[in-house]
Amino acid sequence: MDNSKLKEQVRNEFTEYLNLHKHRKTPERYAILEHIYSTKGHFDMESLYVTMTESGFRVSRATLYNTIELLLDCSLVVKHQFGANVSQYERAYGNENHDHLICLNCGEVKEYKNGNLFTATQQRKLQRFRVSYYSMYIYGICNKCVRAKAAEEKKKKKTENTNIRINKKK
Amino acid sequence: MDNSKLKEQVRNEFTEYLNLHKHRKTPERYAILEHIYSTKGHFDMESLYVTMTESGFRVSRATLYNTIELLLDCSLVVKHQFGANVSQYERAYGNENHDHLICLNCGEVKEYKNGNLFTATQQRKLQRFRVSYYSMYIYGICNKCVRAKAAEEKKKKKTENTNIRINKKK
DNA sequence: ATGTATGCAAACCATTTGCAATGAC
DNA sequence: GTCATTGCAAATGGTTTGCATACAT
Repeated sequence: MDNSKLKEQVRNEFTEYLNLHKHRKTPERYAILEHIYSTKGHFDMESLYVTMTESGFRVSRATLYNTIELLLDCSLVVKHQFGANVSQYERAYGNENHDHLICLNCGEVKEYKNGNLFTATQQRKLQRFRVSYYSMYIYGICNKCVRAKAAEEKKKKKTENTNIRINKKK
Repeated sequence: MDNSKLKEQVRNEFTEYLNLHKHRKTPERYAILEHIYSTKGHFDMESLYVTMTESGFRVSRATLYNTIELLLDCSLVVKHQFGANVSQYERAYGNENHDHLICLNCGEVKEYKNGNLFTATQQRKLQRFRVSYYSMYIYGICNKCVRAKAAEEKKKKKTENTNIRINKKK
């Protein structure tokens, strides 16, 4: 797969999101996105900070945290908490839904490509891992929040219309 | 289902675990287990601390953290980190593997009984939830750690044998 | 020109740790 | 009696926050 094409697509999506929400298009934000989409596996904030600094782009941790929040909000990045105290993140595209084997002893996380756990091949792979329990985590927006957001948007639009009317009156 | 029977079974399992690992059988440990198996849903440390104190059993937070570690180790309790900064726990038995719908907006976690996500009924239920992404988290012991543990046990046994021989010589 | 975003340092808070006192063995 | 466990208080460390400065609009 062509990664530079993916990066461009993702950059466009981010721009669209920033525009829509009236957020500024700062160089930091694009640099962080670029960096994240140059890695494939999991990363945490510390490693992101270090690798960005090393590669010559200086950002503060505060900005990293701010920006990752935006990237989560527009679903370009996904967040995991496997049990250690640091949150892990990973890019959302070019790296689709996959499963995670998490060792309760050493904390190692192995990715596990895709889909149905219960095929023969997958079973064979799992043999080398002593499963204690599993859980499907499905992230999204609940019905209540979807409606709340819709209401908010509606209200915003109304206010904007009012403003326009006021401006016109002037 | 008979909960008092489950509690007894679980208590026995815990005793076995404590014996096997030469840990002491303190009243605190049993009270905590009892408390956890009187709840069905998720809980965090703060709520466990509060409800235990309110019900008249005073334990320190330190002991709660120590004990939950043991309960995780013997698989009587399961730990989740859904995205908030507090870890969530839940009892492992009488509450078998189920899925979780986690709202990225309000943080609410809904349990989702059992198994195959892709039946018609499940799909219908999911309609009210706007899915962003999902991930299967499979917890267990990796191959490396299984072998490491086995080696450790073996070594321990050897030492014990040596001790016995020494004792006999006396 | 305006006000959002950044960077720094301080604050926060769940969890961990150190240590004296307790109590299981 | 011994030493693991408890409880308290202090430390830790990832993440968040407050505020002055920089810069996107």
